[in-house]
Amino acid sequence: VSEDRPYHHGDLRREVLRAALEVIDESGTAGLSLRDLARRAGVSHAAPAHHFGDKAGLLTAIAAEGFDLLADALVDTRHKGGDFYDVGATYVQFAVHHPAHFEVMFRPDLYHSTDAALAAASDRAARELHEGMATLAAAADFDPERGAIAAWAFVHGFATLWLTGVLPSWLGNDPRAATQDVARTLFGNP
Amino acid sequence: VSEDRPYHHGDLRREVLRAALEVIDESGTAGLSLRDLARRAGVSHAAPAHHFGDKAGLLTAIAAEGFDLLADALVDTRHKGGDFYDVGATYVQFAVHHPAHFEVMFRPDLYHSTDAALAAASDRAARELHEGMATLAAAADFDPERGAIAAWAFVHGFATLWLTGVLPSWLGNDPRAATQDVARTLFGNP
DNA sequence: TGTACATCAGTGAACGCGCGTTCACTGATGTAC
DNA sequence: TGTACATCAGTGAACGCGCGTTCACTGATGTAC
Repeated sequence: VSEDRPYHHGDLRREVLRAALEVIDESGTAGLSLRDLARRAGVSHAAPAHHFGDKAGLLTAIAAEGFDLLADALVDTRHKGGDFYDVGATYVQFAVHHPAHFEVMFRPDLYHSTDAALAAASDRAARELHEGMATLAAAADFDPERGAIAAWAFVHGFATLWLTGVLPSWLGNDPRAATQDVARTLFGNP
Repeated sequence: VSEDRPYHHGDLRREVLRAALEVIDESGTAGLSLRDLARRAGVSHAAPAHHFGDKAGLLTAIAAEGFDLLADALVDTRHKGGDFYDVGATYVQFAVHHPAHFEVMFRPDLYHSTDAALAAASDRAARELHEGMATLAAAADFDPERGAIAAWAFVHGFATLWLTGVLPSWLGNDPRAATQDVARTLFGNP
């Protein structure tokens, strides 16, 4: 407890989010507690609830931020003229670079699914993803709906297995390259 | 607390496992506690630890059982002459029919990964899966290693998304049929 | 058929802990006049 | 330039809770003789 700590933190909301992502990276959502985050931020234990309402509110904010980051990344890839393989690699790269966001995003039981900001972000990400995945279907003359689902399942599974650490080491350390390597082998090279 | 309850439960180990799977199905691994399981089994709160050592020991038993069940199912499918699509459908079906096992199996941070029985079961499942997945690669003239990884990523991702409940409803209720439907669209029909 | 004894399963009290949430409060900030 | 006041951020004490683990114990079972 330093004496010179100011009464107002400055950006406690951001700091709590940052600390929460750090904790989730280290020990998963199970190890997350508001009191611990308060401690890490050097603030009284009741302060975090001030910004997020409750614990689920904090996780809602993380999920919403995650969907926004994913949507941004997908938009960026497509604006750069990326094909399906680039979009898929972006999905996997997002999961690997933001494992805490990724974990929370796909555990809707943990957060307030009805939150408006969350729903908007989630919808945008779903739209971008679907369009990106459908480009594969178009290129390879698949049924677009089934093709998009299949491609999503592949990149989602690849990302999940990568994060779990069960993929063989010959895939290397670069998730983008590994994704494209495996995907091209599987889908051929349309 | 019924008066006629016998001192010895009979098969408390099995009963605790059963209750644990039930709880995980309902509220995930986060909601799991040894005391709650003891309550459900109508037994004193310290009894479960007698059989599993500690909480991680219980989850180790669940993971081991899961890998064994998966390996059995894969063996069965291949003995019946199933092709890659059947094997993939079996993987997804296993995840959907045993969601609690599936969840625990791929969260190695929750259990004692060094346990001998677990390692044996896990190895057997990995071997069976790899062979099943590699049949696709053989049939479609892919690189076998990459093909196996890609096929695994697809079925794992499909299973995960199915369990999360984010797949569109037009896929229907039958995970086997849906898996094969989507997979055939994607891979062509070798 | 009976008895001694080892073994194992389950008990219940106790420990110390960290948690989420509530609530009346105080300190700081900024805006209206 | 100064002052009153509303607003917001953060405090700290308190609540009640459920948890995992330990430990000396007791009840039941089965085996050796």
